[in-house]
Amino acid sequence: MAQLSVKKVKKELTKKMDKKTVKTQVAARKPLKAKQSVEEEIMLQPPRGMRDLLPGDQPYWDQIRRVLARISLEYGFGRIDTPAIEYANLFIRSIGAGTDIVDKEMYIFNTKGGDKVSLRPELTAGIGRAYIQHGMNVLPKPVKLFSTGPVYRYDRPQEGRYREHFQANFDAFGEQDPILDAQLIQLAHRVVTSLGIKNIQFQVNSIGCPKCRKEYQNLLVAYFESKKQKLCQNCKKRLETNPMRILDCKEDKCVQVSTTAPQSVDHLCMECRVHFKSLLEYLDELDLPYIINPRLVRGLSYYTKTVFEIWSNDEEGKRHSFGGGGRYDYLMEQLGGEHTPAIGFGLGMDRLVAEMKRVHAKMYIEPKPRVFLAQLGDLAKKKSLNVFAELQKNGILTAESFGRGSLKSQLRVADRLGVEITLIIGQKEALDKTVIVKDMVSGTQETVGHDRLILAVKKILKNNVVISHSEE
RNA sequence: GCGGGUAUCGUCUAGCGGCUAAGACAUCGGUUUGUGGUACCGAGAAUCUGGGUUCGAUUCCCAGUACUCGCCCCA
Repeated sequence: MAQLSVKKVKKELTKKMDKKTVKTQVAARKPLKAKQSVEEEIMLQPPRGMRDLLPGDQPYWDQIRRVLARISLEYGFGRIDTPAIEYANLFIRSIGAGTDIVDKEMYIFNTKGGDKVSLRPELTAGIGRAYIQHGMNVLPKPVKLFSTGPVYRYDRPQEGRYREHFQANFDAFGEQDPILDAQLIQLAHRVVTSLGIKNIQFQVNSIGCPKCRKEYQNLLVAYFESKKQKLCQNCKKRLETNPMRILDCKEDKCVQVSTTAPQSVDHLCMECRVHFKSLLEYLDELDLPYIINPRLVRGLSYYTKTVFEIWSNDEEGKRHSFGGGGRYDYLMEQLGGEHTPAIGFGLGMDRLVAEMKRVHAKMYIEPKPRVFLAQLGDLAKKKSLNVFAELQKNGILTAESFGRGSLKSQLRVADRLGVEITLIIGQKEALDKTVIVKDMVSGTQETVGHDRLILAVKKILKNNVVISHSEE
């Protein structure tokens, strides 16, 4: 929790020394204390916004991975992993200068070799780069790629927000048909509902293609220009840099102004209009819960036509965002590839975990050891490692506490772990090549030879399973 | 980047301007020699850092830092 203070270090050190040396050592350390700089201290916590995923949380993550693996298979997505570090330009050019992600949230640094690189703030750019680099355009379309991994954004941590977080990303390249847009939204829905998350809602919008968007943006700028006085400071700047994001502003006065602003859906070109209309028809057909949000813009500038986000509403009416995405029909050529219409979305795995916890989602439970191996004496200790390995080979998960000496304390641990069987090897058993098999439920035990051990253990475990089933 | 709240053993909490900072859970050890659950005994373990007020600060004040919540933004 708190950083390791000098005082604590000293205390820690003196504790381990014998009494005589304490005084001199402490005296010797004193001058060091003043000179010790912050850099030399070991912080007992990771940098801000980083955190550990402890064993207790792993079942949630495993569950998500399992669901993702299954659904990506079902929908024909092949897994791809790209580096966490790419050339900074890849992101600057794709996500776009003027976006918050690029302007203030990217981890950018120079390598010793002088390359300007960046920790990835999202997955799509790297995947697009790999698509081009490896000539995936020769594959039958659409090329569907799935990826998960950490992404990094240097912003201020708060609930559900970390500087290192994990995203799952689905991208489909080379198909412009809106049915793919619908399929991806369906896929996202499948993932989220499979995790036991309820009250899901999609927000969808179309922000047009570069052609119609340009006309629309002119209209929008003209409109906001006329109401400039009523906008917040930020939005006044956005008017120059990224006018569409004014629609996204949460400031009351800006919301006021933008309710009557021209909406992108009303100014789409024929092609974009048809695309959006078809998408909505597909969504209706799929009976997916969505609403059209004409103010949905998204923070990455490579999007065209369809954009969407996934929300869930909790009992208090608070909305939780799990992810979003959209179409990016011009990104591939922007990155130097051939024209390739594409669509993708990302899910925040951390937020899925949080939501699963919140709704107490059922999940796969890790198998726990049902057998404990106890040993007594030096000879038995030596033998026990082999017995342990033998049990693993036969698929029997076994716990142990080899470091402990007394049988009593080992049995206590066995009990705490809730195992059904404890195997005991003592001096006598080690010599006889036998093991005591103790049934922890009934308390009865028998001595069996090594050759019969696996059988004896399996028999008891099998019987117990039957019992627990009949109890249900 | 801006605002609010918080900071005591590993965890959760108590406490008071004053003697040795209390408890619970957890951990480790023990309650005689090779047998668990309960019980009993014991051990280790904390006042975020730096200033100030004061005879004296864990307590009050200020700053820093961290955490946290909200804004911005996003997943």
